[in-house]
Amino acid sequence: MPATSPTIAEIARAVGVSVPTVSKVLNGRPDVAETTRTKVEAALAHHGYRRRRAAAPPPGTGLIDLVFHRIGSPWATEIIQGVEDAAADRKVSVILTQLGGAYRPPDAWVEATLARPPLGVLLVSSRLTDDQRMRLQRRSIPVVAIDTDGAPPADMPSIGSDNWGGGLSATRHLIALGHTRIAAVTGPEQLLASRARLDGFRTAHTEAGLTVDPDLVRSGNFYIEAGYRAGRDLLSLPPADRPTAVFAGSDMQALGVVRAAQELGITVPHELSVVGYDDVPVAEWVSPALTTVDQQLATMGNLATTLLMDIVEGRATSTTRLNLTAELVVRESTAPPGAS
Amino acid sequence: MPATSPTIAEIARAVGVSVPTVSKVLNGRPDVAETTRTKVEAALAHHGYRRRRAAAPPPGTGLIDLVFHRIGSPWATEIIQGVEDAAADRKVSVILTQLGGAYRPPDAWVEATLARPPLGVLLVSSRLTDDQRMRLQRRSIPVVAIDTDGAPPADMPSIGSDNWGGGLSATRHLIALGHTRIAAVTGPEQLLASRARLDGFRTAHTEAGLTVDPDLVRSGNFYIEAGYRAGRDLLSLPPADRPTAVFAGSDMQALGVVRAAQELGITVPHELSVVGYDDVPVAEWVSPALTTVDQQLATMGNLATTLLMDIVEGRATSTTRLNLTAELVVRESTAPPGAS
DNA sequence: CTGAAAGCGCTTACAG
DNA sequence: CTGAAAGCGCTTACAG
Repeated sequence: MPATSPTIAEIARAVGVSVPTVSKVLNGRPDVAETTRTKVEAALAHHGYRRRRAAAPPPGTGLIDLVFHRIGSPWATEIIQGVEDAAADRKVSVILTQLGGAYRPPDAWVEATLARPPLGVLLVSSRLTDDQRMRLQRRSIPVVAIDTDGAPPADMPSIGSDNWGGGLSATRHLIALGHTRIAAVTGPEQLLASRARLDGFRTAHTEAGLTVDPDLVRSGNFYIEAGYRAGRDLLSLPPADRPTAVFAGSDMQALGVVRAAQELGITVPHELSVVGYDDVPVAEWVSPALTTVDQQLATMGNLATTLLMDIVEGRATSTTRLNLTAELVVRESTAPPGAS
Repeated sequence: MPATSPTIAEIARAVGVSVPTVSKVLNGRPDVAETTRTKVEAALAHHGYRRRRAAAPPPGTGLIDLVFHRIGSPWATEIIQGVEDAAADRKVSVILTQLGGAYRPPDAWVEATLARPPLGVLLVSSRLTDDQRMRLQRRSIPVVAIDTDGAPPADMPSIGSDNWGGGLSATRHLIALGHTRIAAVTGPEQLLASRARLDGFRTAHTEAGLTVDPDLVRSGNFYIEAGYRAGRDLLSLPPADRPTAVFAGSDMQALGVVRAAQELGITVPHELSVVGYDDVPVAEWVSPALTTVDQQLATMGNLATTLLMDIVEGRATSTTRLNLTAELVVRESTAPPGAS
């Protein structure tokens, strides 16, 4: 197979027909003799023909780019679901990209995107440089941020989440149950989302006249292992210092904490209450079912896609920045301290 | 904003420059005066310019289509991960499509695909009609099946899974533990994968001199709720008829069964052993950690992508159809019957 | 059914 | 830096 694919002119020459005839076969026009069509198709397949120039894209074949720093978590899956559903409604296709854990796309991503180009970009928990934004803007490619971290650039349309409120209501719930030694396992410290939730956690303590023991605040990434390690750590403290409840940064972290408790013979929720974050589908079905904070991740994906397509299609969009509320969902993993 | 986007000729006329100048700005060429560039960019943005004809695609900006009947399960997420990783290595982007639960793409999907067109298609657990295959073939768009169901068309390259072997080793494990009343909760009955695993389940019984009670074989979809319903059903049988072990069709089903057991006060694994299928990441972390069958889903996605790109790039591919083995992973959800 | 001719939306040298 | 001219890889009427 040659390095460069042939043009229709070369195919036409090889078969002994004219360029328009090859074009007709390529486009499935009916006015070609069956024998001619067969010969042309054979030559197209044999020479490995590929279009070098796309025709005007028919309506309904648009692309949008959905960019994650990392996929694979139920958290990402929820957002993907929301985006796919909205995209299917709008008849656009979704290119899914992950940045291998980085929170900033490399310039090579911008190159590839401009070469594509998509109708628009959905950027999940990631940042662009000013230069990258400018280059997309020049080519009229709008960007909408899906950002549970809560601080995309001021002039970028975005869908976010009320992290502070989520931290507040989760902690209020634990305090209302009677807990006074409550640990927090947060996401990465550099994320504003982690700080916002921790601030809500602190405020809930303050309003109840409680103080937060700094030794009970741990951080890590959002995956199960980090929750497991923090859980082992916290639950290995001397009994008097040990927390009676943990507010985790994700449902996956919460599962890690539950796992650690189980290994140490500490029962949830009787001897330890655990609150997760995200309300991923599995949270409802594990044992005990997780009390958690529903961030409405699928709705975020859905709204972001709708907002992006509204911008692409030039529809009036009054609200281009909004935060969804985070609602506490009480299940079985929380109870009064020392309950039985 | 007009319904159709302008051509560069119209932009040129609007700004009062020539067509080549607009072309240079669009392509980021340096030989344009800054004031001219600024004016042209403003006009491009203002008129909402979009390319109507793509240039020759630069190397390294290819697309592949990844088609699922339904995403959102950890099962799909594992495959997506494998595909994304391999695609990133090959510098191709992935368009993720779900068919809304259908196992055959509509003709509209073929239209959209031909209009794109991608370098190739990865089809997960889905089928094309002969006509659909032909139309893709005509345009030199290869298709590789990722098919845990095990029976793609004979001439389609595919990556599959040894379902029969998976069913056999899961059931042998339960029998070796001493179980004699073992239930099976399978996936949808029409899937060959379900039948292959059930055949392995039966053969394991036969070789041990046991018979399968048809009343202990249930089917449903692969999601948690189906496992939960089957579990409630099976565990509500009179104690003498009740199974002491369940072989589930997916880890999600297994979680549903565990949940049902827990609600009925039946402890796992002491009073009921449960084997899952897939070995999704969460299986290791739930309590009890699931004994399950590892299908190597991420590896399937990875190999399928590599195979597809080998075909696209005309590399010699000796093996175009292969099945990965399914390995039993023993954890905590299985034990001898009546153990304590 | 076929293909010469005209046209489309660009891009590429290259003269000024 | 700019743009007239030529060219690219197609597609679209339309005459035969």
